[in-house]
Amino acid sequence: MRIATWNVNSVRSRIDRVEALLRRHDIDVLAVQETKAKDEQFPTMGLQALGYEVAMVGYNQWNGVAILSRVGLEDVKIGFPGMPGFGEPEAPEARAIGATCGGVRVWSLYVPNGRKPDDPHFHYKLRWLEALRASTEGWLQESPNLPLALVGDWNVAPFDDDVYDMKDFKNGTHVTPQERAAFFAFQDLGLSDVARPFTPGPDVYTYWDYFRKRFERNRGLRIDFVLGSGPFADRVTGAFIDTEERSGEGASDHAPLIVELREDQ
DNA sequence: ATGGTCGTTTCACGA
Repeated sequence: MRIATWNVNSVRSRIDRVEALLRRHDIDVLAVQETKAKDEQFPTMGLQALGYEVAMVGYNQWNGVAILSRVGLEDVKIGFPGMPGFGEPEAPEARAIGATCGGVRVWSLYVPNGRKPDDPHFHYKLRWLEALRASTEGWLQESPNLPLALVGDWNVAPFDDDVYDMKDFKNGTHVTPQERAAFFAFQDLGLSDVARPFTPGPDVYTYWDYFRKRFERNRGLRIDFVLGSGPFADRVTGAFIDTEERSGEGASDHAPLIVELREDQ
């Protein structure tokens, strides 16, 4: 079973690349972020023709997440209790959608960017991550044996090696102690970065800014992660970043991350 | 400190 995550940066402008990715890598479940599409705008027809069910949520040009699955799509949830604004109109801000696919609980996450460390959005980001942590703790207690994966664009670079040059982030987000602590709190719950052992650094990234030929110079960030619970991590047999997907005309600024799971025994 | 390039509900803003 192959589970992948990709910040697609507009699913409408890149649906051909999405479908090609699914075919190229034989992906069973794809978590998508930054769809920038309302539900009625989501290009589902070709995906359904390929055998995928689609669960999505989005309402504006910045956010929007989805899960595409050809191994079942059950118990879909939009957002999570405790998330800032949960339950208000448009409040999930289309940043989190969860579903059980082929016996695995998958959450597609688009963690708030934070903008600047002194911006209100930065505090919103920290509150959002803490709310996710608290919800995750509850999910693990309720279903300790259900493989759980929190996947997506975390907008946090946990280690200095995950940033092309720390000097460029002196007053920036993604690398602050608060963000890193919020990220590592998921490790304390027993989740782990299941892809890193198969994609060792340094200079291994999942995102490269469109500016200044950052991809061509491999000046990127590692901010997309698959964090798996114990029962999930135990089944991981491999992982890779499809760096090639970031190249050429019409690429997203993120590369897909693909994880291979052994079948349940 | 600023800029560079994308995508969108575009001559503005978020990433």
